[in-house]
Amino acid sequence: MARTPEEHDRLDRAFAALADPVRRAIIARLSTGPATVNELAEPFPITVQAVSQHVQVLEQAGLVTRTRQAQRRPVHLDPAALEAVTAWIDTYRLQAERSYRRLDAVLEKLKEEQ
Amino acid sequence: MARTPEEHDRLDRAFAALADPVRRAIIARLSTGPATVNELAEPFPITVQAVSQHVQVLEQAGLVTRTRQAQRRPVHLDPAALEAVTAWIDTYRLQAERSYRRLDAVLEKLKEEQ
DNA sequence: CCCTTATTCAAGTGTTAGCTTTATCAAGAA
DNA sequence: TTCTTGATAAAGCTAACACTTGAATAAGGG
Repeated sequence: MARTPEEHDRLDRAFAALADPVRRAIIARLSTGPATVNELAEPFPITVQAVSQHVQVLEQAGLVTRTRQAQRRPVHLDPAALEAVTAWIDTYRLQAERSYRRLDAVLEKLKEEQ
Repeated sequence: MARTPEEHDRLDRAFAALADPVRRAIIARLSTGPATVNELAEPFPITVQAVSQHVQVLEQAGLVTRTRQAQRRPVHLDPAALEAVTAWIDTYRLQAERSYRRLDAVLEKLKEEQ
């Protein structure tokens, strides 16, 4: 559970990146395979520049990486970065579920004792 | 995988709610058990009012619920809402991992054929 | 009834995020 | 080289967000 400052920063940026619906749609698209900025921009009613900015945010968060093919720069989704986010959430979700089970057990016991 | 508009809205708000580090800290605290707004505010260098606003954001997102005990209004974490978030992420994470495995398989095959 | 505690509402401020337009850069193709 | 395509940089606008202060509400306790 120990995280370095850099990893903490990445996780912070990852959560912030996922807050935007356009970026989540980009992630959904990339889950089926790499795509260029122009391809990613196609379904959206915003400019290619705006999508490029979104991709940069995702890149800073470590959620996507980029390669180079001539003048194209395909964007790839990084599943490991997504896993870091779910790992954070699961930590506290599971903790909460354990708390609830303990409470249920206590209530059950009180009930029996009456 | 079909989601109603209300559920979609909730998920949207949940992602937005998780973007703020203070709200994530509140979630972490609540994973160990319910707490009042005043208790939640204690570790933070911000006003109680600000924390109250954060809790309202979490409530709108369905991430927490509230009960009433005299003048106190304890906040409870809802693990199911957290699970909805991880479910969304896992959908695309797993899809991406499958894509990578397919690509690896293709590359392996090409290698063998040479 | 006042008085305290817990919380929220309302209004205002400063900062940031998402978007646009315009211009620039990078890498081939003609 | 010039032309085209793909992408980024820079600058500016606007709306949303996190936060504050000050006032209001709700529920008991003395």
